[in-house]
Amino acid sequence: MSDVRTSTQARGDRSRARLLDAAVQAFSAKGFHGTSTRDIATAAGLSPAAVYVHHRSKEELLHAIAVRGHEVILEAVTDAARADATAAERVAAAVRTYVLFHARSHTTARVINYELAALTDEHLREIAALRRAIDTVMREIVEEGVRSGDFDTPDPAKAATALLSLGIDLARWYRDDGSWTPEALADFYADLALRVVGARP
Amino acid sequence: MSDVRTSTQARGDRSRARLLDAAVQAFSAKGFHGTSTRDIATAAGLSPAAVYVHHRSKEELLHAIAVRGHEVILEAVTDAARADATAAERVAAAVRTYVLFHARSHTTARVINYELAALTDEHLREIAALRRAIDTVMREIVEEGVRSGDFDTPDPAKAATALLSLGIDLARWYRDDGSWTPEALADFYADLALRVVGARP
DNA sequence: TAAAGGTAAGTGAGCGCTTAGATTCGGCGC
DNA sequence: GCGCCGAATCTAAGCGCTCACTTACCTTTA
Repeated sequence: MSDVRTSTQARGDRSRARLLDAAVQAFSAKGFHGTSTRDIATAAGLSPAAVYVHHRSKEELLHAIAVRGHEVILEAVTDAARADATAAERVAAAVRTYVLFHARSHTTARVINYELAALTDEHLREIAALRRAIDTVMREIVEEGVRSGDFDTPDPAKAATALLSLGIDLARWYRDDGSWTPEALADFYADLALRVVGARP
Repeated sequence: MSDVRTSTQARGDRSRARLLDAAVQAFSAKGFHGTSTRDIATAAGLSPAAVYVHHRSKEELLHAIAVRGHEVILEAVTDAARADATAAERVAAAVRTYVLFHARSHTTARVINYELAALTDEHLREIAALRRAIDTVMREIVEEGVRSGDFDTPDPAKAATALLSLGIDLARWYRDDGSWTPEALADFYADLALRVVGARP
C-alpha cells in the first residue's frame, strides 16, 4: 500500500474512479440517454470494454453516482441541522450547506436531480428514500421553528419544499463564470430562506 | 371550412397536433434522447414514417414545443406585469401566472426547461433569447419595486432569478395527485414572492 | 501461477430517417 | 351530376449506422 509504484489494485481503483467521473461529466452535459458508453470510456482514457470491467452496466454507473451524491447531501444537511442552535441558525445553516453543494458540485447535482428517470424501478425507490430523508430534515427544522414561534408560514412543508427547490434549481442555471461564488450565493440564499419561513427579525 | 366532414387538410392538421402532443408526453417522461421517433408515431396512432410528413426531424419537434411554450409564458407574464398596479401586486400577479403555467402544464414545462440541451445551437440561441426576455420582465418588476421603496432585497436580479427558480422547479416535482391544486400553489408562491423581495407589510 | 486489469473484435437490436408507392379527397371540365 | 386529376396524407419496407454489452484473449503483478 505504501509502495510508490503502480499496483494492479491501485490502477484498477483509479480507472473505476475515472470512469465514474467521466460518467458524471457526460451525463450532466448530454443526459443519460444522450451519453454512450464509448463516450465515457474514451473520456476516462480506456477502451469501450473497460467500462464493464469495473461496472455492471451504464445504469449502474448512474446508480452509483446518485447514491454517493444523495448520501453526501443527506449527511451534510443533517450535520448542519444539528440541534444546539436557534431555529433561524439551523435553517440558515442547512440552506447554506445545501446551496454550497449544488453550486460547487453543480455537475454532479445536475445528474442526481435530473437523470433519475433512467434508473431501474428498484434503484429509483432507493434514491427516493434518500430524497425523502433529506426532505424530512429540512421540513422538521421549519416545523420546529413554527412550533416555537420563531417562524411564521402558512405551510411549513411547502416552505421546506421551496427551500430545497431553490437549491436544486441551481444545478440547472449555475455556471462558475466568476460572477457569483458558491459562498456568496449560499449567503444570499440563507437570507432568502429566513424570509421564506417568516423568521422573526 | 365549415364542413363537418373530415377533409384531407383537417386530418393533416390533427395528425400534426397529435404528433406534437405525443412528443411532449414522451420527451417529458423519458427525455429527448430516451424517446424514439417510433414512440412518438405510435402514441399518435401513426406509422413511424408519418412523423416526417409533418415535421422535418425529431429535433424540430422539440424546437416547435419549446418556441410555443416560451412564447405562451412570455406573453402571460408580460400581461400579468402590466403597469397599472402596485409593485407588490405586479410581482404577485407575475409569479401567480408563472406558477400556474408550470403546475397546470408541468408536462410541457418539464420539456422546455430540461431538454434544451438537445436543440441545435441556432435553435438554442433562439430559445435563450425568449428566456432572457422572461427573465427581464421579472427582474424589472423587482427592480422597480426596490427603486420605489416598496421592496427591500440586497440583489433584485438574484431575487428575480429565485422567483423563476421556484416556478421552474415545479415542473420537476409537481404531480396532479389532487393534494395541491395549481391555484392553491400559485397563491402560496405569490405570498412567498412578496417575502423574497422584502415587500413592505 | 492465479487473479485482476485491460482490449480487439465483434453481437443483435434499435436508432433516425428515406423511398417508393398506395390511398384519400377537393376542385374542375363537361 | 360525373369522372378524373393533382395534391396531400400516410405506410411498408428498409437503409446505414450506432447503441449497450459480450467474448476470447493477452498482460501485469502479488
